[in-house]
Amino acid sequence: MAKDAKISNVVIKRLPRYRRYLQELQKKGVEKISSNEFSSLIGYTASQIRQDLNNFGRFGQQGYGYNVDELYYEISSILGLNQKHKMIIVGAGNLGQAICNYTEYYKSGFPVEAIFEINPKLIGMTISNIMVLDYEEMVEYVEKNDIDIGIICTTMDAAQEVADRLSFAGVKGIWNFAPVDIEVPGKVALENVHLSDSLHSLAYHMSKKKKENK
Amino acid sequence: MAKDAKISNVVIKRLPRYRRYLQELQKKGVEKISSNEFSSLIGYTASQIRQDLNNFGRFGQQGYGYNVDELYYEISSILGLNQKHKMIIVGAGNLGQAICNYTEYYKSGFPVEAIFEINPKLIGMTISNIMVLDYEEMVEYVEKNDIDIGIICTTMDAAQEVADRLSFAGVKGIWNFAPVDIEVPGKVALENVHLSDSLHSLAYHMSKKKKENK
DNA sequence: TAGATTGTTAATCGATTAACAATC
DNA sequence: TAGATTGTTAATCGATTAACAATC
Repeated sequence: MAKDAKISNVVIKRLPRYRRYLQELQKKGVEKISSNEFSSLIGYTASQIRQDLNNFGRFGQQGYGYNVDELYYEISSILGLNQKHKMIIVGAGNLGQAICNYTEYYKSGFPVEAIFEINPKLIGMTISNIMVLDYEEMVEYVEKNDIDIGIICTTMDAAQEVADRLSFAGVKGIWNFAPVDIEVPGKVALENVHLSDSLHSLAYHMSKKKKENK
Repeated sequence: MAKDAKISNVVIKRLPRYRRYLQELQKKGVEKISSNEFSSLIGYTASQIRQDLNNFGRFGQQGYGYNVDELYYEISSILGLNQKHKMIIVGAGNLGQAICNYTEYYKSGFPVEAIFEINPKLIGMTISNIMVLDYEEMVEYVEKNDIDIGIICTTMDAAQEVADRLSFAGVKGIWNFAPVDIEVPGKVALENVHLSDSLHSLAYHMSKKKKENK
């Protein structure tokens, strides 16, 4: 409630990483960590760590550092991970099936409730205990079951139509795996995972290193 | 060969996006595009587009703009997409299987040659015509078959050991899907896809929008 | 209290945008 | 040639790093 400025997206993108390292520290039973120790672990400067955290509050203590458990809790809370996010997947192809299982694995608060498909051959199947339902029923399902997140695992041609329908149905966020940039209303959060873009930037770095070694 | 300064990674990350939009333009039969027209399409400023491209060469023509075909070719070339990149997947779990099929779909120069597994039950199977081989044979296979890219689809515990072995075997790049930060030698390119981080930043934006609407 | 380490302000660095001369 | 639009330099903006006073 106190601090409420617009926080840069580069900061947000670092938060899950902080959280992952704190989780590791917790596992190891580490109780406290200074920004300097954290720096040599995570690879950001101590200054940046302190700056980042101070966007959200004063979590440390002078002369002591940060309490690992507390900071982990705070970051989880900032990210909104202390509440459940019900998800559905659209598209029961290979990627949709994989995400279904993958997020099962990471089901810490992100349950997959159903998968929607347009292909009649797949409708009625179950994938790791998740029902594959008819795409036509999606809007009704989202409304009735308070679905928070729609995961788009369709072809690029279908992606925008699916996004429109998900937004209309009232999801709060869309996780897009289709290799295309989609448009969503301002009230809907959007996160893209462009796997081919990622692979292509890997290819760039590979060919650059190749040249360097010549 | 002319321009050879160190190019910022934020620029590299935009290149695959430029390429995607140029591909779309090609499909539509568009012949030329000005930085201004491109700007309103892709959402970057015209200035940024020109700056970005001029890191690599002079691809435009004053008074005309950019030739779509030519620019598409140039960017593909910069990314190293005009050569084949042989890949293997490590880990035949759900994610490995999905990536296998997915990159099949995007097989434009990135063929998956084999999948490696430690679980004897899976060894010997085929996944969309790709053999699942014994992880113990991986190093030899990479050397003999000139594999360029190793895709890590293992658990986080195994990821670093796999990365070490891939690097030793001589891959040029590693595409890491395990939810952990791995270390690689300087000569190996590394690209991470941290799906859980992506999901968590989506959760942040969702809870932020929720607060705004209150 | 003295030592350590944060929170925060100030300085630097890098990336984006604006402006315009060069040129097709 | 005149108009359009690039390539590139200069100005601005934002993000990172450095420094240090506040404080546990």
